[in-house]
Amino acid sequence: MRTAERDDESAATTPRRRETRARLLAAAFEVFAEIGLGAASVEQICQRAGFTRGAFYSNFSTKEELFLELLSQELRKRLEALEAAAERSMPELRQRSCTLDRDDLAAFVTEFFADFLQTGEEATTWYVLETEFLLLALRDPELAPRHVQFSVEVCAEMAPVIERLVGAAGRRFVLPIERALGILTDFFERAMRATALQGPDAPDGLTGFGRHTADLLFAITEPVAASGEEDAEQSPN
Amino acid sequence: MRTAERDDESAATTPRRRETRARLLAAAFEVFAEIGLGAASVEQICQRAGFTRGAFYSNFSTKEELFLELLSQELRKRLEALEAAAERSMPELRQRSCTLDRDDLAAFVTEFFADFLQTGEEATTWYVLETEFLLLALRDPELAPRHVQFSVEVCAEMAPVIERLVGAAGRRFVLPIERALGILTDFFERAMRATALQGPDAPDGLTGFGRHTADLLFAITEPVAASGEEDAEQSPN
DNA sequence: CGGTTTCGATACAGGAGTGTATCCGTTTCG
DNA sequence: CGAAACGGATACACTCCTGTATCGAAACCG
Repeated sequence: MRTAERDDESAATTPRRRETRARLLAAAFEVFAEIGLGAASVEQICQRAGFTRGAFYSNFSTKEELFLELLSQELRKRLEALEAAAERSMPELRQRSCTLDRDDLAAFVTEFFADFLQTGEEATTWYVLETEFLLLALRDPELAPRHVQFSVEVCAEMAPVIERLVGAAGRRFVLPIERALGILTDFFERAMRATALQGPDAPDGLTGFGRHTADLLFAITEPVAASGEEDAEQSPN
Repeated sequence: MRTAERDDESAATTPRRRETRARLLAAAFEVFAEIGLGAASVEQICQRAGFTRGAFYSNFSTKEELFLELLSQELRKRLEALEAAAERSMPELRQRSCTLDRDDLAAFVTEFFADFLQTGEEATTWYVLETEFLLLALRDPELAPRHVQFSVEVCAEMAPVIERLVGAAGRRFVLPIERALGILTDFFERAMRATALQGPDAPDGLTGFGRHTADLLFAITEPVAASGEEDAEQSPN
């Protein structure tokens, strides 16, 4: 009875099984990115992974189940990459915080995200997958709350990281962090979209994002140490 | 030879053919919205429209071709709806422009977009289709420039409308209109997403959009008649 | 070491969709 | 009115995918 074993969540899976799942997930990542969840067949995924469908149905019950698992796995990776990038750039930021003008900040943001994204390839793929998830949730009422929860979690995990970065720059938000994060992620999404559609040198791409974000940050944060230096809060781009 | 007639673009199509195309497009609109471009089969579309595949292949060569035609048709409708809504609300806006504070503007924006969107149902569907198009373009390098061009055109058509609205409110943008429109559409997309995922009363939905947009507009526009009244440009939300 | 699980491969029996070639009722127009 | 073109239906010959039932090798365990 193959189907009964799905219900023990915390079972200690054997190394072989883990490896199989991992390879299936990796293959699915590629196939979904290339042709989409709807167009991808279980067959194709297995083929790419070097398995037959037997392996698939022994590990997942549907394509969608696999997709959701893939999604949360990749999300975790991304969040860890963000935290790592923040960790890496914190010293420099703290050191330069007192002399940081608008242009410096723009350059810094650009550099930070270039670091975070590392291989633009993979970042683009992740963006495609996220969009696919949105689309799935837009259609399936069962999945909609899951997407919302997903976003909330991302926000909750990002908030302290971003706040620490802003803090390291000697500033703090003047509006609720969720709201600020909302705008930031909007900007980021726009940049990802431009990059994915028009290549890495798109006018609205990463460097544009850096400048806009810097403007935004000057507008929605204030210096925390009241040595009133920089406060030309208006006139963004 | 059925396939040869595709190349004369400006041919005067007969009423019957137009009707067939229209029904196929309408059916595709529903099917794509429900299950997605990738998952939809030509068969299903034809079935929904009450035709056989013969009719389809006599009118379109691929599913994607139909999708693109559908898209530009719907886009046109949307832009016209926007202009109509702007026309409708222009008098009231002009009349109240001198006494318009932040809350008034928020209410006005909310009301304006509620009017524009009319049936929330259809607006959501359109949002889904747009997302589908993005996803398609993200994968198909041939289509990517088309998506970009699409956005540029939308921006170009929206710009004068929005500028007239802002003008009617006695204000003008202090940054390039494309940039302002970018942020506005980001906000709008966020609201559409929240509405589509969480229903019309979502916290981040239309009313939230109204407030945020009002804050934004106060920040990125200035009164055009220099009777210096309202200029608490900071502290949004 | 031998018995048991485990887990992926294989075989099977469909189902559904594809694009094309052809057909035939309708419309059009001289 | 009748011939030609139109436009959708039908039939055909595929290809691809699905999910399940069964099998057998490898890993595990006492």
